Amino acid sequence: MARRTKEGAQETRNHILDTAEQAFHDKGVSHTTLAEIAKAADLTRGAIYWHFKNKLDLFQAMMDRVTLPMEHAFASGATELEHPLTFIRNCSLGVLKQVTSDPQSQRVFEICCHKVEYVDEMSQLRTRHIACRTSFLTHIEHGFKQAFKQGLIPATVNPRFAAVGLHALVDGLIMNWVLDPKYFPLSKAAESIIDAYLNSLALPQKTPKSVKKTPTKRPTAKIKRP
Amino acid sequence: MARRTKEGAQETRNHILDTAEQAFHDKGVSHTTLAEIAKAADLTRGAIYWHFKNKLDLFQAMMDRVTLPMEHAFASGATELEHPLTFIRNCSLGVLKQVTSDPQSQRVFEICCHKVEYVDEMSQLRTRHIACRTSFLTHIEHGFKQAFKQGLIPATVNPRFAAVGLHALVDGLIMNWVLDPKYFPLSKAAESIIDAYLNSLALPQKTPKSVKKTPTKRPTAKIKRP
DNA sequence: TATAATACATTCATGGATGTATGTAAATAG
DNA sequence: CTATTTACATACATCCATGAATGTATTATA
Repeated sequence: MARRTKEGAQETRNHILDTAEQAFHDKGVSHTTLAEIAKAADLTRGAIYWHFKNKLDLFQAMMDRVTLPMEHAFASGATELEHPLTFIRNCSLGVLKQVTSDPQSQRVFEICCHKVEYVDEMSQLRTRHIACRTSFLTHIEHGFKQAFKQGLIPATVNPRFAAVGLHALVDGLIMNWVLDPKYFPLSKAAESIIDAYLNSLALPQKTPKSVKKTPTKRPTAKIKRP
Repeated sequence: MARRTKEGAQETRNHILDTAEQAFHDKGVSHTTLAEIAKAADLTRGAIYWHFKNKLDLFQAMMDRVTLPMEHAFASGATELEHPLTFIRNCSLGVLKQVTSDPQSQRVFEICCHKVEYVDEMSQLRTRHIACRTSFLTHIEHGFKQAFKQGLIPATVNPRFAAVGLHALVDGLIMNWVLDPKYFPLSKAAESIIDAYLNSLALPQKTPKSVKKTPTKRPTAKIKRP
């Protein structure tokens, strides 16, 4: 319609991203056309092609809004080595908390899990997914190694497999929860499940020490009946 | 080309399914056209439309070849109540084993995880996925309840959450492994990871009893360094 | 052996979806 | 105040993809 100023253009861009996010969530990435997005945003395809090279570019920009802050926050906390098990716990619960508390993160994760195909151009996404996973794994594995050095876990624990298992657990929880949030109360169960997993690694033969707790409340390490 | 007999038609049908499976795996479901499948199978679209109503029907038939036997095998073993933790262990490892050992299962799981969008017509697949999960969960939860009755796990273990966690773990392992099988040796690590999880539930304060073992070899319950 | 059903192949009509090229009004720069 | 750039809208050409209609050679049936 009318011309816009620089700030208006940024608004338009964000509006396109919001609309695309919703459309991808509703109809899946490959079944959503740029025309549909444009129409839902009260624009034309011309506007989209002005701001984004093509659909892939638009998709990546939509993802960046959620994953870039996460990846950054994650990498910045990786220097925490004093309490490695606490660090690992915080990483895991942090991701789970973001997905359950932030609707936008929930939408984007659901898109990535169940509404996009990792093929052709989108295989870039696969590469990125793997890179992100490797980063997570490296940090967690390093944390477990530190925990061993500090005598927090026994030598029988393979830090690599422990990290792989923890990642699979977190990933699986997220994927299944976004598939159907009514399925189980992830925000309630997250602490119990993660702590149960971590406690299974920590010095099993001796007195079961709880993982170092954060300043926030933290009931017990073992799963409790409601 | 030429006309075929009844048995030949079944061969053709299976050949179409094999070809579709490969094509879906290579290019994703929505990016694969029936023409491509037909060409790869040395047929025409006419043949596909003869055997299948449309693409969704073809896709479901492709899935059925893998999931129906699995669902059936799973349901048939659900009567095992004598050793509930062994039953749970066998269920989990059984699925993992099938995915790692059977290439067709691996392909189909990879398609379901990363190469199809659960939207529109395919949302039937979502419903089915949820139903399958519910079935798994119900059996596992029931197993944990039995385990409690037999004094195998303490009352502090919430059987529902324990089942949810186990399912997430198995699901996460499969999903991450099919995403990149070179990522970690799932067939080697599966026992360690599953046993570690199950041991974290079993009578933690007392002597850590191992889960009942199957007749097959079974090293220790705790994760070991290689 | 005649007929009907089977198992495909071929053709056609239709409707998007994409990318690009071009048009245009407002904003900014000099 | 003019010129250029920005931020879009509009129009066009091309290319599939689908589904259905039709054609045809075999095969089973009676």
